[in-house]
Amino acid sequence: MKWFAANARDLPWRRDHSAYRVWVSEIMCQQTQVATVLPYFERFLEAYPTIANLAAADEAELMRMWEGLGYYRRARSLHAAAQKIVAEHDGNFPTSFDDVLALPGIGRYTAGAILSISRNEAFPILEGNTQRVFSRWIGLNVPPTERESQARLWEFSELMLPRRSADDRTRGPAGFNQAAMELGALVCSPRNPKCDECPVASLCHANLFGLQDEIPGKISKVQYESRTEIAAVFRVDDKVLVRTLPKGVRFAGMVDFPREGPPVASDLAGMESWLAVQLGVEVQLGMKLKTIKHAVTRYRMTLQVHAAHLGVGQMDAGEAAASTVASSIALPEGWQWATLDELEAMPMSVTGRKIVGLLKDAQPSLFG
DNA sequence: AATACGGGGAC
DNA sequence: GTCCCAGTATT
Repeated sequence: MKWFAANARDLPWRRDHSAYRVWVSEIMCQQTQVATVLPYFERFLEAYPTIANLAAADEAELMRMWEGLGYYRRARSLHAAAQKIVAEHDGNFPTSFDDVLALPGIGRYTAGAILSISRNEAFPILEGNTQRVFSRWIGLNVPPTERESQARLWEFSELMLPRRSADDRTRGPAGFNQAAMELGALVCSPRNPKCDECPVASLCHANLFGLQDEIPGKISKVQYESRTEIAAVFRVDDKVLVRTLPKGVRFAGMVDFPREGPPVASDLAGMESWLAVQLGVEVQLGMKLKTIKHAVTRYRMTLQVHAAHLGVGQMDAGEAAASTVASSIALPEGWQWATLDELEAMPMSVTGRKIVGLLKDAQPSLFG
């Protein structure tokens, strides 16, 4: 049985499997397809070639690097973990399982993955791919997310793990764990698995009994939620009004246009009231610039992007008047006027970035 | 045990 | 539209 034959892709963290590189790759790959990660990984390692570089990274620059990958807590945890490694491990990635597990953003899967892939040590793994591969292999007819299934799958993952000398990476734990995941990604796919190409087809319960479509059972039970939000674009001279989100909230440390949904802004009037409170002046929402549809995690968002104007009647009062009002406002903590060029260097949500793109092409006359 | 995570790809 | 992705932290 040649597991390692499934280990076919040329991935950058295989060419050089230092613990740091494998760690970064594993964090990026959490809930993210490998192909999506590749360009981010190369850029990231170029910007932060060592753990010390990462620990010393500017937080905003780090978030900008992560922009578009989603699950942004991963980036904050990565940063915090790098600082912890510098403080507690002299800048060297820890080698004991417990020390690795104690790092923020690292759970049982990631700790095992890093130590097995980087050091070829015999730690089992279990993630999306191997849950499916092993479930089919052993004919587990209980959904893999159940507590009992998890226990059996971890047990099987450990049972199958080859114990080889540490210099035999291809046939050792490093090769096996990566091959098992790759088998799930390329062959043992959720739908229409390619059993005729599978190296373990002759041993696989699901294949032998034709249960590929029943195993694993449906995992998804997400309730999608439609949500409409309003974004306000104040554009005065060559600048727009944005805010940096504070710690502890969604998009913490990232920059966004003023944006709210229900219950704060259930309609344009609600948004105007909220903005007026924030800025201490009357606000009028004007022309709708764009409707952005954005599906993310369990949300199906419709974002109404409106031009916005400071002060009553300023829509028709001309640019000089708007500029005067803008400069008289005491902005709340975290809010600022920024040019579109300046925004290029700041971390934004995907929808925020789309609004920037919109404004680059927009006619300034839309903003009076 | 259930939920949040505010991104994206494949079908 | 739906499901899933080299999961973890929080409640």
